Amino acid sequence: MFQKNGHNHGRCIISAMKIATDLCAERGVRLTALRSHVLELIWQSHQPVGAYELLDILKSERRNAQPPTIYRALNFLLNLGLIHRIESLNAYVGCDTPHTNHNTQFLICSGCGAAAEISDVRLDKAINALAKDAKFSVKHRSIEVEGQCPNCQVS
Amino acid sequence: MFQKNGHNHGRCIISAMKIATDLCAERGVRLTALRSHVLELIWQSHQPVGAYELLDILKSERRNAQPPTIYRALNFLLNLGLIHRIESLNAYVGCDTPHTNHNTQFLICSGCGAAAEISDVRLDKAINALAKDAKFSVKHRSIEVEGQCPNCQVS
DNA sequence: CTAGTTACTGTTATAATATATCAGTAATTC
DNA sequence: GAATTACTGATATATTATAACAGTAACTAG
Ligand SMILES: [Zn+2]
Ligand SMILES: [Zn+2]
Ligand SMILES: [Zn+2]
Ligand SMILES: [Zn+2]
Repeated sequence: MFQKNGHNHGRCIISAMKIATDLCAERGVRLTALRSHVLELIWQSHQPVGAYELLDILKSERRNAQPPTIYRALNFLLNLGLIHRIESLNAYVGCDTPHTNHNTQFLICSGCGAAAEISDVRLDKAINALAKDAKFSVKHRSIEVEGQCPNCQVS
Repeated sequence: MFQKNGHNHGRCIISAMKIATDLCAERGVRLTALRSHVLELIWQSHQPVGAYELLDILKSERRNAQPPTIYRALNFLLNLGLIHRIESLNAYVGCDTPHTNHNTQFLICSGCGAAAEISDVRLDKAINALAKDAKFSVKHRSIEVEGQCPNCQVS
């Protein structure tokens, strides 16, 4: 869901980083300083962020950052489910439930740019049903709905 | 739906071109030789095709083709609904019902590359329902499901 | 039918997104 | 502590898409 106005985003970030640390420990993979930092950058907002935007920020900190630097970190985070890729935007957004097995759906606001991750069972079932009808075996779903979030709608 | 084995694709193309001609006449827009040809190229298969793939074919015919040549034609066709863009592939595929108002969903086979356009009402309703719950006003949907089509499944 | 206008195409340049490859460094294993 | 594996640095290049301006074709009005 989209965040309310009083939303304490500092908490969001701290919580996400904790979840990431724990998940990596559990999986026995290394959340290096670089990877951790990239994840933090992504979590600066609830708006999907592009790889080169991230790269620009990285470059202002460590001048040797190059595209592979950022794409490696992104791929690591994607594989763990710590972030998701929004195909229609070529952008990346944090996931706050990376430990659970979930099919994701995104509502993306063209007003403020925010993306809300949903996991709606009805939608999920509808996809399973239509796939079954088509005798299609599903591997991956990319469900991205663009429009206006409650905050951005002119009433 | 995915095409059956005996599928007569020549007919597909002819029918699609006829529909396109009619639609353009109806809308009072010009289906120029270039645009028509690009559409025909896209209809060569039921597999989404990339802009630069199309450009390469165009180049072999008229050696002055450049990226804008193809992207202009693609945008024209997209605006009329004669083709759809598959966001997760950066590729384009023909639509055989451009005259109807339809929300599209794609099943994309990672085996053969074919894309089947679906217009499932249950799925559509599920999206409307979850959008309503989120007080989100929908403008555009990108529903792309990747997996294996019936022909490509190892049984 | 011709001048004026609009729409389409040609052409060059560049932006935005992503990957390949090889070399060096840090961490883990035994 | 040497061997191995994983991570990062660095350079080059691939892929997808748009900007900008000039020339040509088609349509419109008188
Ligand atoms: Zn937050
Ligand atoms: Zn918004
Ligand atoms: Zn066909
Ligand atoms: Zn297939």
